[in-house]
Amino acid sequence: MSDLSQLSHDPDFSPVEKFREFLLTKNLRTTREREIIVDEVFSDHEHFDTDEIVARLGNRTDSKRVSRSSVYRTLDLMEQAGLLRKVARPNGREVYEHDYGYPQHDHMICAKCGELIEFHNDEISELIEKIASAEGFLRTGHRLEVYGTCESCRRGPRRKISKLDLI
Amino acid sequence: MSDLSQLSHDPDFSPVEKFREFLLTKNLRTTREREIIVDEVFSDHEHFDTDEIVARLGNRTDSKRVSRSSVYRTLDLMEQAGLLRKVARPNGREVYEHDYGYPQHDHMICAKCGELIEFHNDEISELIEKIASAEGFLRTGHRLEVYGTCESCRRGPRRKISKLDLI
DNA sequence: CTTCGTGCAAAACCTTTGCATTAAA
DNA sequence: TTTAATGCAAAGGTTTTGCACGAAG
Repeated sequence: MSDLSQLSHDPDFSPVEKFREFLLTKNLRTTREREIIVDEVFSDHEHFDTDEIVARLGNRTDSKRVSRSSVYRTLDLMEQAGLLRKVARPNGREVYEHDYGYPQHDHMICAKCGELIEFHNDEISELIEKIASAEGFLRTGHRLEVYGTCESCRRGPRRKISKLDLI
Repeated sequence: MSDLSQLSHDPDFSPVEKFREFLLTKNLRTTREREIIVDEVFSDHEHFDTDEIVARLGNRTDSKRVSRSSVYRTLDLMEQAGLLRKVARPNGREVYEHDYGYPQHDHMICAKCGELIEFHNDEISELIEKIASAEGFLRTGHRLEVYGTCESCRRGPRRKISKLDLI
């Protein structure tokens, strides 16, 4: 679900503030649950899926417990707000990453160990921009995944991630 | 835009023949159902998802009826055989396209009308190869999706495709 | 107060799988 | 004859939704 909202990536605002701003413009409410989720998501900079956030917030006994539904609904909103973007779906679950205040980059995905390796390259973006405009296409973003085998797996192959590993 | 649909398949082998060859090397069997599915999939050159093939083959009353399970299982094999590749997942379903005898290309996806626009660019592939090898990554393929608005939607916007439209 | 958001459970969806039957080789 | 593939129904796994209750504005 891609909302193409044009809110700016102003480094002066924290993710929470940026999200509040988004909610305001959409006439949505700033709730305790939404702030808990944004905090949790931005507490570190790893890739994550919905279930991981649910695991961290869904079983708490204090005032920070949030339901599974609210996590799904809020991650959706955060994507619309430009705070997150989906990067892959390696095991049947969407994987998100931070998109706010974070430079455009792409990923190499190792078929052996499943690792996501980030990389950044200006030439790619420029080339894509050039191709798009030549077709009359107004580019707002892109997603590039490079498939193959990472350096360490080429030497000593590890097992591929399977669904069983996720239990 | 370059029209890729005119480019030729490998003149030496039809998709069915190529699939037979694959099945042989894997010690799998060439069945009536598998040939029906390959024929159906290559009867035109559009993008498709599993459900469309099931819709075309699952309700027949003649000898060409094939079950849903077999369609899933065979599309999987066809992907392994190099006949198909997954290109996107715009509405929760994997979308396939022909990969056999068909040059590498990428896609622009219009956020307004949902259209997939194919394009081909050698510089992109070369650049990706260069970046990958610089990281010690052994590249076997890639997937590039460019998001934005297509030319016709920039002039007279159409509705975005939603799940409701698929009923 | 009014309306929106939450939490829960159930439903919706797509995909995979166990098993008895059928058919390649 | 041997073993793989099919078809069916049921299960799996993720995401969405209807509804009553609670909370934000």
